[in-house]
Amino acid sequence: MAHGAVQDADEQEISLGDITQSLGFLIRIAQIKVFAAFYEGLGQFGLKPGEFTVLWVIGLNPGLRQGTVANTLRIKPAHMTKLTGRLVDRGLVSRETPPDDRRAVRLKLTPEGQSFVDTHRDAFLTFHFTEKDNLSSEEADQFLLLLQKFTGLH
Amino acid sequence: MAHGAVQDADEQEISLGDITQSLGFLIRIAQIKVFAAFYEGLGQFGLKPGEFTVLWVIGLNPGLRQGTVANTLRIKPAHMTKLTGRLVDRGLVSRETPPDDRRAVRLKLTPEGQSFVDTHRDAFLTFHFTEKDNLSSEEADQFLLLLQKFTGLH
DNA sequence: AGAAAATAGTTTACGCGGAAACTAAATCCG
DNA sequence: CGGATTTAGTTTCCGCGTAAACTATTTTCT
Repeated sequence: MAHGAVQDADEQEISLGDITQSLGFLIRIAQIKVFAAFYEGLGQFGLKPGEFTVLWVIGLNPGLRQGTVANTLRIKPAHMTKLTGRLVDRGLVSRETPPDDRRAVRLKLTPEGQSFVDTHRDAFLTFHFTEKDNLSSEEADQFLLLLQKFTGLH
Repeated sequence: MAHGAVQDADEQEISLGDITQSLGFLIRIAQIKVFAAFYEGLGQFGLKPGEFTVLWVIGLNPGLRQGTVANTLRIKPAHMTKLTGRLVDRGLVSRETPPDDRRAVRLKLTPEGQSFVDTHRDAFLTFHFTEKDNLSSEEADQFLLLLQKFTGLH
């Protein structure tokens, strides 16, 4: 197929020009694809991607401040409040106001939350390694490396 | 810095564990970064990323069906209706109902739209090549290639 | 031809994520 | 100390993007 063009079922060939060189465009398409894979593989657990990630990080860092989780995962404070609320409502996470700073909120997993993470750890990790389809193992490694470098998360 | 961990200003080291290997997480962070770069570089023109892309594709394929644009750019029909409406309201795009199929909508640029694309073509293309910071030129090429392969758009 | 099914797009209703304004608590500083 | 500033989170309000239902048109099938 010609460079910068895709075929649509009942249409002539469509020229995409330089947008197929656009990181922004490609990343948006990639995200749509990854989200679809997430819901396919992990949707049964009833958590959204961001919720899963937050649960995971709280599990690794019990007692972390809500704002620190938000900063780390690039979640805005307003959204973090709601997201945390959903996890608390599901009984997976508990909030605690530390006495030394009563403005703050510290988060940890409830027993249910811990057991949820323990139970689904494998499914979660397996997902990480099957979501990379289309790419060979070496390409997937390279892709992750470049993403880490691009995002500054290494 | 240790693998799988980031430093937050007023906190202990935070463990991110395997999420730094997660395509979903990394792509979300990358998208936040690219969007920020877009608004920084192209926000002055008053169009959002998706609008810019749609305008661009219509410019390259005048008379394209609305649904074909939507399919190609992975935009849902309901959203496409609104997005097209915004471009029409700005006077950049015109809708036309072809007589041979009166259900369809064909899109093309207005003279204003064409002139907009002509005028900002360079800014748009330049953006494509400066949004890749953090990566060397070779890495950026490789990154694009992998994204194209992953998304199936080559 | 005419009913049934399919197709193109629009409308309506909703959830997610964000900006701005707000509340409460801690810190600064004169 | 006590007012001003900063910080942590929350609340309110809004826009984007989506699913589901709907309208209009075309195609299919008998």
